[in-house]
Amino acid sequence: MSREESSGLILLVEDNRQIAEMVGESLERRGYSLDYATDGTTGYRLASTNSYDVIVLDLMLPGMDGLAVCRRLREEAKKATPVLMLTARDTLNDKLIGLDAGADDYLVKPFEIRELEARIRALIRRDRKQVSAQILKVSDLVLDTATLKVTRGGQTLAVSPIGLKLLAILMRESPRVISRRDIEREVWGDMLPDSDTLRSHLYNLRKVIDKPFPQPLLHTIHSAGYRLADLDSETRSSREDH
Amino acid sequence: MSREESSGLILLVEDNRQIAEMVGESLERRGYSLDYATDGTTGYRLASTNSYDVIVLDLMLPGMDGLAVCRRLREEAKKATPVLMLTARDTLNDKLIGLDAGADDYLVKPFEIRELEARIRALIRRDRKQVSAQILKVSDLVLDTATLKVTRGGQTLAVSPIGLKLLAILMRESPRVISRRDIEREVWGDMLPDSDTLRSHLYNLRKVIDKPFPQPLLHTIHSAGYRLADLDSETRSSREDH
DNA sequence: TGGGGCCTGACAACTGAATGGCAGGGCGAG
DNA sequence: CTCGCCCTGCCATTCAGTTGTCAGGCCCCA
Repeated sequence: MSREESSGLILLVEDNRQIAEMVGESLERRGYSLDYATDGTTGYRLASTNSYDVIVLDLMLPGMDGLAVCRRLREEAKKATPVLMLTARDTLNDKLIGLDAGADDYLVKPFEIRELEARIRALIRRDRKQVSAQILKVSDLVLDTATLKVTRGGQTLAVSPIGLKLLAILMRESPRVISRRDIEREVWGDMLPDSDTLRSHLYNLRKVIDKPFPQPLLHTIHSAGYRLADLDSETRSSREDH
Repeated sequence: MSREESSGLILLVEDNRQIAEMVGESLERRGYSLDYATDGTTGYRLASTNSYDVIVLDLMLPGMDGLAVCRRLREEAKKATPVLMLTARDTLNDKLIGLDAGADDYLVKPFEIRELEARIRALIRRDRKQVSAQILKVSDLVLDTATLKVTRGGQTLAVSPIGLKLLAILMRESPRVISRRDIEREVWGDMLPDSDTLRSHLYNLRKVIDKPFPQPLLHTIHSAGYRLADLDSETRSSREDH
């Protein structure tokens, strides 16, 4: 089981075995690859020698606490890896210190697993934006994030700003299913619009990228979300396996 | 499964010796392994016979230009290897053509080495994500929790949302028996439905995952619950103990 | 060993929610 | 001032979840 083959590599530093297990299982189920450490020293060693997409770091740890790990990681190892700090409710004040130490986000225990997943995704995404300019391709649909140009089958398409944002999200996650909620949170952040304008934008996006073409790429998964993918080539490849 | 090594194998096709040297040295220092070609024909031969993680391809090349190499690689050799195209600023228009030819990203000369490294890393990561499979397996039944795709014996099955949830639970617990109550609690949380709709869903699930196949996987344990398992392989191995 | 009650399989039909489609108003940028 | 984009509300439609019913099977007890 190689961790190289997955979408995200995460380091989880947590001494509470029960929490570690739960979080780890859940994240692995979501397709992330995990490395584990149960004390600060080990955590730091792993964090400084490997390249993780995100480090989930408990505040209270044997050996070296989360703050120290985080601070040394930034100052000595010069690693900019996104750090998500886990803190108990009664040490809530420390959160500011945590951010000072170079943490990128924090979560108060006890927390919802889904919330953790969401934060992790956000961190990964934010991190990737730094390396910004990328060509995203799904089937014959192409988005150049540098020029914001969208083409399909060589033909340039006019996509509105929000449409562009939606498209980028969908393409980055392709061929995964993304829930409407996740999309909304990524587009509008905290101040989501009251009524679901998302549908409207998806409708308009479809009109541009799918309607003029025989093969639709943007698919609705009822009560689950949306996904951008070329159904044809997918089924074709799975039949080739056989 | 040859993707286990953490270091990447890169093919660099570049006729300008100075650039090739600089890029090559830098990448090798970063831990990548490099193969070199200085003309399109050689580049194509190497690319089509070996398995690289990324191909860095100059647009202007003696023999066969970058576009042609890329296109033939996709169409004739059927290789999906990520291609990063290098182009001079004055041939910038060609980038669209390059993307059409099947390139995955491009970089305008002159470029920063660090930028090139970042793109390469991004491409490798993206490529692995495609192959990524967060997979639950029970016998020949497979569930990909990212794409929500279910297959059995290579054949794709259409499972309803709740059916999917049930299946995930059962597969995760397999081959243990789960009580009806536990399943209900996990699916509906606190507000369980008054009458047992669970039966209905199990029925429908069975119809999809078992009915079309000779070997049923979803078994009822009377007055105990349900379990998902391949009876055949189980009894076989337990008899071997005997 | 026989019977009654409980559990389960198998539908069909109903109901409510999620989604698609669309047009018009508002608002900010040029 | 004008254009373009975003937001909103409305209706039509599709789809999944729930419920009720009935027949058959399993289990336990007499």
